[in-house]
Amino acid sequence: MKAKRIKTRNLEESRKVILQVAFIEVLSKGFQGVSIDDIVKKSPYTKGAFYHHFPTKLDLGYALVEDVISPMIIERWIEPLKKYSNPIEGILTQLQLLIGDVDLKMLRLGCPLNNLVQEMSPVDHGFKVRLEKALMLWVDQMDLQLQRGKKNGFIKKDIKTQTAAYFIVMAHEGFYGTIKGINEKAVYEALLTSLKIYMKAISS
Amino acid sequence: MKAKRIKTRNLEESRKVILQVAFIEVLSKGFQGVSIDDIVKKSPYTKGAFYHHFPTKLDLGYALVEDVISPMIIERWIEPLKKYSNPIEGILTQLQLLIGDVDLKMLRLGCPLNNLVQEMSPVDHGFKVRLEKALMLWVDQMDLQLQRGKKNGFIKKDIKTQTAAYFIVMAHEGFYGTIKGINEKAVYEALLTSLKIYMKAISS
DNA sequence: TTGTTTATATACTATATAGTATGTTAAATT
DNA sequence: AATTTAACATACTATATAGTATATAAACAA
Repeated sequence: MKAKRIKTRNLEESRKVILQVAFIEVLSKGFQGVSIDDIVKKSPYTKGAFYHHFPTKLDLGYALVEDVISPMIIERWIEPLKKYSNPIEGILTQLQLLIGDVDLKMLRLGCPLNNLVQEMSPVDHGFKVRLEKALMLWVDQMDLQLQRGKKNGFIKKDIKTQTAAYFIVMAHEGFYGTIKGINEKAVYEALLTSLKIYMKAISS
Repeated sequence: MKAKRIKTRNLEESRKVILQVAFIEVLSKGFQGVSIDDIVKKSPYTKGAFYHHFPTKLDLGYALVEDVISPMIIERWIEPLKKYSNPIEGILTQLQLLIGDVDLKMLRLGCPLNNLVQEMSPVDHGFKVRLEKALMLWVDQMDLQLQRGKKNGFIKKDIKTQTAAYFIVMAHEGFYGTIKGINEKAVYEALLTSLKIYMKAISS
């Protein structure tokens, strides 16, 4: 069978490509630190294409939160937990996989969500509402997983799963924030060791 | 006795005033988000005075880290602990005082140090080294306090105080990061409740 | 008192950057 | 096949902003 005809013009495709380029650029330079020209230069398209997709720079930022970062959180930090009857096991495993085993050079860039929260939440309301929604998605989904673990008898009855969910997400963000400032393995070890102590204390 | 002659020109004084104005502006808009003109407009001086003190915008940023933020950390998060024979008590008290009792409107601006780390560490090397130094000052001083607590018998022998110090600072940063995104009391309550669980687990 | 230094002011410049106007051609529609 | 639509390209504009050149006068030294 002949290879599927590759369209030289493809709205969905080019949008994805631009978003992907922008994601990397914003991750490394911050939203305000990156220019449209930067993004265009690193993508196979030109300014015309960019503005065909995104009426303003802010619209690009919003799309990054909604279409790139939010799904990524679910995929990386929530979905994998569903394989474990004890979600706490899953959380510690993902921590090792997504942080412990990752090169410090990568971690130095921080967490895409946390970066944007810090930079843009106080500055632009459109960002604020979308970032809050993304964070709450993370917290809520984490909460659901912990509830499941509680039902399965892995978490003490008197522990509020929502409180624990907030704290776990907070610890993630705290780690990503700190590793950007102190780029050393010791930071990860402190996170893992201490979170294990906390996890053990809430486990039954 | 006559009031001390007030000089209309005073290098130290004007520098302090400019730094204070810049501190607030940067806290609310970010370093890249604030312009020299913004700062000058909100201060009683003009651009000439500004550039007399700070050759470049980066120099202003560096001065903020070294001369404003670092002392503030010591003063707010370390010095108060010295009054307590059990530093863990002190930490929880300061948490209540400096976060729990503070208006959410203020907390929304985040932590001055954390904000700059997130925004500037990956972007500018001069910032990076100064921010790392400030963070390590915090961690090291926290470590010293915990060591004291350990000697006084409040912390388990098998707990590494440095690991705990990293984690406590990380939790602070995580809180400040999260509260910027989710501006709700529940976030603080989760921090306090969960840190208490952790603190209890490392206490003897 | 006079001269020098320096803290502060004013007016200007060069550049980066978000956004626009308009053109071009691949692909869909008829 | 002819026509229309829209995915992209190119060239331009307006503005914000870091930084500079130059002027002025308060404080200080002699």
